[in-house]
Amino acid sequence: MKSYRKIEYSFYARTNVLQIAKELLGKVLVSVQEGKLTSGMIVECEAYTGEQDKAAHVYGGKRTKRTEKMYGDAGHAYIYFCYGMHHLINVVTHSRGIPHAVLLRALEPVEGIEIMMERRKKLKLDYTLTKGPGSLCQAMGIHTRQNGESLLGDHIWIEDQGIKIPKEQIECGPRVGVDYAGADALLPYRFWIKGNKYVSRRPKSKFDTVG
DNA sequence: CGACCGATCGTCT
DNA sequence: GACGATCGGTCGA
Repeated sequence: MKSYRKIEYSFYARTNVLQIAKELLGKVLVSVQEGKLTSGMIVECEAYTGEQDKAAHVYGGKRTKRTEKMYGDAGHAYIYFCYGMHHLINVVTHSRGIPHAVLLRALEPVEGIEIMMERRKKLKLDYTLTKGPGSLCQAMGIHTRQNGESLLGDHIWIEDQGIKIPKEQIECGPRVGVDYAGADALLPYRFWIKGNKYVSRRPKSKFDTVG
């Protein structure tokens, strides 16, 4: 098996979460749970820009038990339970006390596909295996018990496998499922790889462009 | 293929 | 007691 470079602390500890989100496209999320390794290339993600962001859990300085990990240091996972049945994973960025994060929304499977199919109870491989934030967590065995884990450790990390996504292949648009956020629901903070089959939904607008 | 809707439960008010 | 940063099934075109 080849050895790739694990993304280091300095990548996450930067201040521009929109830039970090764009750069995460093409990187590979790796998860080792109960000795089983699975991995997938990040093809879609969303940036959440802190306490001023009406779509973020921490809007208005809402520092609670649930959001506490978002306030922690960069390079950790913020994992929460949603809609009574799904686990969603965010990458925490910026610095302690500044709750920025990137929600991972879709992966293109790379390693451990049979393990992912088993967890997802799929008999046939199709694009729904790791499409959508809840689906990808289920496929990778990611659970709220890993909330707050370091992304520099041995269970969940992100690798640079040398895949470079050209700027013209990156599209952006409004974030999904945040209609309650008023004007902030329209901000183009969702990024995806153009045409990738694992992206969780078709673009809402043909006017989407990378700024 | 799009619109709709029920499932399901931890967290916060 | 209400409400989700969702998913998968169903229905109709």
